[in-house]
Amino acid sequence: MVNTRTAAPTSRTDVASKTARRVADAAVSVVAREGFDLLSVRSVAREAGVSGGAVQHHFATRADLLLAAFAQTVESISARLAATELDGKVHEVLHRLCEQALPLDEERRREAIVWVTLSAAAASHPDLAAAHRRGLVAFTDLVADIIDSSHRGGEVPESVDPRAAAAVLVAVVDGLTLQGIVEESTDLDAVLRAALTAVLR
Amino acid sequence: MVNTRTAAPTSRTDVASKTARRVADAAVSVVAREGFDLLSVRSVAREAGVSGGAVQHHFATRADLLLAAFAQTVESISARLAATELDGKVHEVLHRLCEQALPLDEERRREAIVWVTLSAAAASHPDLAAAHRRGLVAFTDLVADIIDSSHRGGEVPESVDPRAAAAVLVAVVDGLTLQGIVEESTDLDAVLRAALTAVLR
Amino acid sequence: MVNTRTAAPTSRTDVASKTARRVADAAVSVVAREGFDLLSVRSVAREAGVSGGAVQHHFATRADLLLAAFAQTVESISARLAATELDGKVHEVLHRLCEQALPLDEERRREAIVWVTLSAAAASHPDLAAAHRRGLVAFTDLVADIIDSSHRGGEVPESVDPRAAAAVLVAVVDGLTLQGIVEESTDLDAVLRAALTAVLR
Amino acid sequence: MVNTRTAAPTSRTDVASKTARRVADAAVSVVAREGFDLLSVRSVAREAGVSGGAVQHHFATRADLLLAAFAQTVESISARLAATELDGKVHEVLHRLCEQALPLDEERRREAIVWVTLSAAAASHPDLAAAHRRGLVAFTDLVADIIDSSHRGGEVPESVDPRAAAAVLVAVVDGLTLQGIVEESTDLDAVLRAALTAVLR
DNA sequence: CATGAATGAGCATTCATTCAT
DNA sequence: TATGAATGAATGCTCATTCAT
Repeated sequence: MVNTRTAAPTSRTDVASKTARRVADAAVSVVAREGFDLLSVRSVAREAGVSGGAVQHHFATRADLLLAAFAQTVESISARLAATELDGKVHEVLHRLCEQALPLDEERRREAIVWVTLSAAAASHPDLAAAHRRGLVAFTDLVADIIDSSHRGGEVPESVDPRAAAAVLVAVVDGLTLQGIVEESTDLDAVLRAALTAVLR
Repeated sequence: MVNTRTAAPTSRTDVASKTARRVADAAVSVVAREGFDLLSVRSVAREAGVSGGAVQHHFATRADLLLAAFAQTVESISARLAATELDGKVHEVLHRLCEQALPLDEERRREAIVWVTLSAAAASHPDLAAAHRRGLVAFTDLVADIIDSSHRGGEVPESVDPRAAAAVLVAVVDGLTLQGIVEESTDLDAVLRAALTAVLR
Repeated sequence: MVNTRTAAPTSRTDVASKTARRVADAAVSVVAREGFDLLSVRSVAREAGVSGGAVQHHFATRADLLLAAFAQTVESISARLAATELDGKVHEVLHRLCEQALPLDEERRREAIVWVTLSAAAASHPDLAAAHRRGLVAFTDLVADIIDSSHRGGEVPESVDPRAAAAVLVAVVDGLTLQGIVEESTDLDAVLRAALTAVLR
Repeated sequence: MVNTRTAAPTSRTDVASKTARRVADAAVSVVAREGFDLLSVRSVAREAGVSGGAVQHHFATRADLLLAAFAQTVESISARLAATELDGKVHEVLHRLCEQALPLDEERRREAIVWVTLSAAAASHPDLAAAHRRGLVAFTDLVADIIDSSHRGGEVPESVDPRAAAAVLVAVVDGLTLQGIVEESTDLDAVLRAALTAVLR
């Protein structure tokens, strides 16, 4: 999101070399596919098709690698949220928005797994918490803003507190994300719709 | 819960030897305190105060150890839910119930971390998914039953579908769990109350 | 051979318990099927269908187990040699005899593998050399005796030295054994016949 | 032999780094001196005077290490055979040749032990069989060629089939190798001479 | 005789990291 | 920038062995 919107044709540090980007992508893939504990300098190097030394050239430690994978995932989800069409009825807009974060296709599933993994890891590795918070706040703010705006159109009763409602909705999305990555058959959409109905009333 | 019901008050070998139990407990502690990837046969042995060989005598592989830690956590949370007082107003009962699963004190925080970690790991290790599902289903069923019962008392409008409402509430609890283990300052209780109000209306 | 010939109906130590026998057999099977280095107290226990402790009850150390496997194999081959019909033309008798030691069916193949393995191991574990020597001497003596006897019948020229010829024949059998266990397709019989023809002339 | 012919006098990286060669040599030494089952990544590293990691850098698994030790031994024996002087009387030439493979000094004894060990191991690890076959075929072909050539000089009667005679001789050499590594006192030379006499007649 | 718990040492293997190129 | 060699410290796991039952 940051990059795509701010990028001059070829800004200086931009993507910190194409290789670095490729390596970070590979890290995301490894975490999503094989799990947190199988992420290693070696496995990422293999996935990215570069030498082990090359990975270390860009990310000195395994922790750096993890952080990069997480940051990139958060950024990627945020970008998708920011790109969502905001015109239309609140209910539909919020539905469209929340869907962006749920594991409803392969790409979103990859990101969802990394997101939950990040949360679990952040509990014991506080250095990761900042990336988590950034994503959480961005999402909550966006939802609250939308609800707030809808007050003016009379679409949502004044009795609905934007921040409280946003917090509930974001919790639902996080909960469904957590459930969805484990149980692929869960009907995430149905629960999301029920939550929207309950919250916006 | 399972054990206490199926066994005589104090059966002889009880839960597969005292050491096995102690080791599984230690595994939970290690995951909660140091994270998923620092759980090793050795770290658990150290935590449990037994030899590495003893750990392996009871849990042949690291995967077995993980599964045991997860199963024990799920069982522990379920036991706390099952022990919750169910008399009173629905709103309060459900509040009391959901609180049991949120990271509101050290013990629940430990369990919450393991729960989220389990979910993340289950995404790439399907053998763990069963433990997750067991916990999820038990919780959802309990919540749905409570809402269903409250229909008869007229406490909750008939328009509220027990299973749908339960799904939303459980998602909120899972989401708050995920957020709560990362960000200790989050006001989980407020969001839970808001969700209850919205859902039971 | 020793046991079958010397056995009183039920001598005292005889087979040192049925379990011991079964364990030694299992050891032979493991070496033959999975190789020397996969023989362990555990693998043998698994193969024999008894507990690890039971194996150790009869064979205190892994070395004992190896020795037992080897001794039993040597004894088994010797028994087969001793049971061979010795009437007929020298050429045919010796052919019949040598065949007993070659890996021409599954049982003999098992024994052959153990025999070669024993030889290789004996090179660095002199404790095993005695078992090897016992088998080698028994075989050589038998062959030499047969050739010697045939001198009296004029079947074999006096110029053929029984012990020298026996040594060559036994070497051929050992060499074919070594080749036969690796390369199942080798025509061991043809080479054996060629050797007999050359040596008895 | 292979290397020296295919490379420029002193190519840059030569035989896959000097360390790799040193490690493979060390592996041969360990197998010869301490036996198959005491070959470990660690023991080889100690013998070669490098770190355990260095060994694994060049030979990823223990199996690779074994294969390298075996291949190197086969190559080494083949090189010695190929370097043998082929002029002179058949009997003497073949005697000289066969001697190269028998454990008549320390170096040949080392190689002989590895050769027999290889054969035993190849019975249960078919990946090793190729190395065995390579050595066996090279030796047999060489012997058969020599006998064939001697037909033209009338030195050996036409009735002697080169391939059959070669097979018998090679079997004798293999058998004597097997016996010689166990029983150092065996008079290998006498048996070899007797075999040559019998076969070339 | 036999079992299963427990120990501690050993194994192959993978790892993060450093360094020379 | 990137590679590959090398290190040394983990890791999971198997092992022989001891001991109480």
